[in-house]
Amino acid sequence: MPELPDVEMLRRYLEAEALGRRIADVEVRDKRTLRELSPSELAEAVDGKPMTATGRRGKWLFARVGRAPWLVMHMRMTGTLRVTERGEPLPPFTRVTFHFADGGALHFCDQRRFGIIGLTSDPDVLAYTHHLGPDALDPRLSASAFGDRLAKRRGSVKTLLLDQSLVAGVGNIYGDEICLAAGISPLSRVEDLSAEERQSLYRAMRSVLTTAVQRMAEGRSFPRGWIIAERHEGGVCPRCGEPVSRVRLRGRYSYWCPCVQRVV
DNA sequence: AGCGATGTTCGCCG
DNA sequence: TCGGCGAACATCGC
Repeated sequence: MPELPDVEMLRRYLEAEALGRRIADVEVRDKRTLRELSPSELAEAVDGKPMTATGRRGKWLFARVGRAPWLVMHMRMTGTLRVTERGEPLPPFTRVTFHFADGGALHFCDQRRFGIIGLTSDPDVLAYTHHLGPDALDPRLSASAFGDRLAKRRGSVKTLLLDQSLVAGVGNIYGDEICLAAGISPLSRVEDLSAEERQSLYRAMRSVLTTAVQRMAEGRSFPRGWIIAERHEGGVCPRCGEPVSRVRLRGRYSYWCPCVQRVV
């Protein structure tokens, strides 16, 4: 589920289905989801308050309750949200349920239980404590600002794209798509990139993520020419038809095409 | 049985 | 101090 485009879909879902609804009480079915926060602290912060705003930074999702604080959610690998109305059955893997006063409910569902629910006084505070860089689609993040941030770092391009302190929101899947769109191998070292190449990486990042959001993060509607559907054994490059290469980086696989992507 | 999966964090090593 | 790497977290499916 959870890279920037997917989390943006969840934010819109929250905005459409939960905004303005008053939370009557919270049901914590799995305490681990709250980490160090206790169920009573969560209840005290949200009970009786309406959801008044939504937000997102990178892969972090926010929902303001009343005037404060903000509910903070991270989906990690398998987290998702479901809003149900009175009488509907409980969705699978529901870890925490926010019951609305009108009989509906918002469920935080997470098979693998890596996901997190917390509280913060302000999304910027959360971003600071978690060392989050600017959101990858933040309009204020210009090509030159991105290039400057990148120029201060060393390491493989893919590793840097996934580093949430550089920019927040890119994960392993879209990271490969961005590298293909930029025509740069995921193994290239950022310290070897020219200023022009740093700019193509920026343009690729914005274009891939913007397109994914426009297509509702639905893989089926992604453009022909994208590599995401070919990230598997036997996959072929959508541009040249050659088999895709697979390389292990920091314990996870990157898929790329040596014909189309230059090793800098 | 073993491995891999959309994420993050922590410890160790150079 | 930074970057690379592997493990850990929990669970399911091939």
